[in-house]
Amino acid sequence: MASRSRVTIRDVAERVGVHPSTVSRVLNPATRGRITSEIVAKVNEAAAELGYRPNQTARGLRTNRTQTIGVLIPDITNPLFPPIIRGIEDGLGANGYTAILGNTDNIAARETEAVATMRARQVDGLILATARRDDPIIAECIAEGLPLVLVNRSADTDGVSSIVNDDALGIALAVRHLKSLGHTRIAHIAGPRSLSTGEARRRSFLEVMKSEGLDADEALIAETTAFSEDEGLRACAELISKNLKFTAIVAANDLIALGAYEAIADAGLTCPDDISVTGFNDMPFVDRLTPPLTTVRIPHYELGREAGRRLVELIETPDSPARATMLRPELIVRGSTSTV
Amino acid sequence: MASRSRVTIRDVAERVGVHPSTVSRVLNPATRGRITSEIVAKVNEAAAELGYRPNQTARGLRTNRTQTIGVLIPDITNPLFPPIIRGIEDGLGANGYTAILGNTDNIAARETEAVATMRARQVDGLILATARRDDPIIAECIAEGLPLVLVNRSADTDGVSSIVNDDALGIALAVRHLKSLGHTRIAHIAGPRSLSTGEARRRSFLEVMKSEGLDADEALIAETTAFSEDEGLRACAELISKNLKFTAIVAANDLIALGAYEAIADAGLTCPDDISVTGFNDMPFVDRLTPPLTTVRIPHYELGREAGRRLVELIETPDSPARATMLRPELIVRGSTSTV
DNA sequence: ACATTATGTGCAATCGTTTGCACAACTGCC
DNA sequence: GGCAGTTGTGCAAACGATTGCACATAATGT
Repeated sequence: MASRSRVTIRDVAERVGVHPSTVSRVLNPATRGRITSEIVAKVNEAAAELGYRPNQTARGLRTNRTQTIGVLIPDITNPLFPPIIRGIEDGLGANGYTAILGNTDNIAARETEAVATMRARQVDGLILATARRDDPIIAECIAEGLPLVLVNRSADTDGVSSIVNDDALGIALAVRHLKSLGHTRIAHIAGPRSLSTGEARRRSFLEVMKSEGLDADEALIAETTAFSEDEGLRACAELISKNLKFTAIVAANDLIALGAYEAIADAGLTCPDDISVTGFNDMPFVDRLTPPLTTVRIPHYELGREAGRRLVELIETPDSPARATMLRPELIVRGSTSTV
Repeated sequence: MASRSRVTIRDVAERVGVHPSTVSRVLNPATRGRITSEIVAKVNEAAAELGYRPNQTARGLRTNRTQTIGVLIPDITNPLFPPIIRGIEDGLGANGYTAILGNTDNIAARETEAVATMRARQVDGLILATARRDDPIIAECIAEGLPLVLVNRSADTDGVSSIVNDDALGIALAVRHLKSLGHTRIAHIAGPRSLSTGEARRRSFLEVMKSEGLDADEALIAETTAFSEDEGLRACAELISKNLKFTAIVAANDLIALGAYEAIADAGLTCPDDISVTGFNDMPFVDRLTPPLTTVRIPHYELGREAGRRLVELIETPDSPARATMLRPELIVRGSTSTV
């Protein structure tokens, strides 16, 4: 009914006086060479005149490739993810792919649901920013042969491509920075151990403390159940209440650090005079907090872009091997850390 | 090749011993009633056993409805948009629709490009968060009969559905608040006049100043070319340099307000002691600034959700009339405004 | 009991592209 | 000048679902 997309390959063919298949071949760069250049010119002209636009749906049905990929993220309103998504789009878009997004709020049921609708839409591949260390979706994709790239978080499974930040290095930068300021009793507010980021940062915190000759005391590690401000507040308050005489906190991410800010204020202490705090991620606006947050900057955009590119590679050359890539983070020193 | 989506309607039909069309009818709620309930049960069972999932691509080709809609936004990394997008997804998802996103960076060429790829993908409708007051895309969609909803920004054209915030009310709330604090010389840093939000806020600033009996002086309005921090800084510095003796600034949005913060500090003044500032949008984290920003809160999520719902309505009942909806904003008083 | 209307299912065309195959026409070779 | 090999194009069958139409069979009315 609607006039949209009325002009088909058949219309173009008729106007030029050739067979539709010829038009198809002209329009496909790979087969264009087989057609007389005179006809190529005519077809292109006619297509332009008629305003022909290939119908991706029909193409997808025939080729079983939709040039669409699915992206699963926990929550787009978490400022961490927009730059990743932007990167993904740019990494894909250059290759003619388009992304469809699914927010899962870290709820497993939503994740499987989202994967189901994406597969119904015949996506050519999936990018997961939601991976848990042990995630059934990963096994499913591998079993089904659906190209998959993990971004931001990795998984324990190997044989799957991932683009993540070097968590160990990031934590090392933070700890060494605090050490250089004279801190020796440093606490860590860890993220959920079910996520690679939580676990990796926690583990490398202990390792670096040890290797730097500082007190690698498990009692100085507080656990959280989510990378959230609320959890950061709760865990930090708990740490403070235990009276463990620490002078600095390495928070597993910025939101947790924000929660720590509150807990410190609630306890009548000040940051950084009483307790220095470092974050992780360098979210937008943490440079505007009081005090501005010293944090580990992750190249989010690049993470996303690489993930996009990698997925395209995986789709277009299916035998390409899985690779785990780590991008280097960078310490951004601001006002939330000071000498003891 | 890949095993994904191997099971088709035909497989289900064979297993039950009926014709594919029967299966199709069973699976479609609208036609299910015409089939014997015994067969319905068998088909459902077989579909479940085989793990049948309808191929949206094939369905889309036949029905010319892809259950996909396109969403154009300026930039997903602008914190204003994620809640809107989330709202759109929720508004659509409940109806089985999926969104594909396009970032345009407010560049007209990117917008037309994005619309083109979306139309190639046979989207059922479009949501524009990028609309300029005079936007060729709007005319194009109307001409082509493509359902369209504007969100956040409206346009001068009528006959198009839009879900926007009540800018006039928002500005009125800000101005009256400042008046109640004793301010009489109030400046406005306006957004681009090519955008409905810029123009509407500017116009209503003048109107409210007048109706409240304050100095409605055009000289107290600074223009910007973008809703950005840089432009806010530049425009505010300009205002201050003119020595116009104002004691408060109504910024056209939060980013501009942030720029104003800087300009005020650069001039050796302090907010709110020397100059009170109000923003617009209540972006995440503006409550954490120093001072916390008094601003007009827009129900972004609801804006998006309504836009999604409205678009579905437009798609499913094509004769439904265009409506312009305004949602009420709310003034959030924080520390950036004080008595004169 | 017979004509008529519902009811449930099958048949086959269709949506717009792509692509293996067939086959003319042309080229070059000896 | 006949034969093998290119080259360029057309033909038609897919891809997986939907849907108007036809047609049995069952239900209804008289």
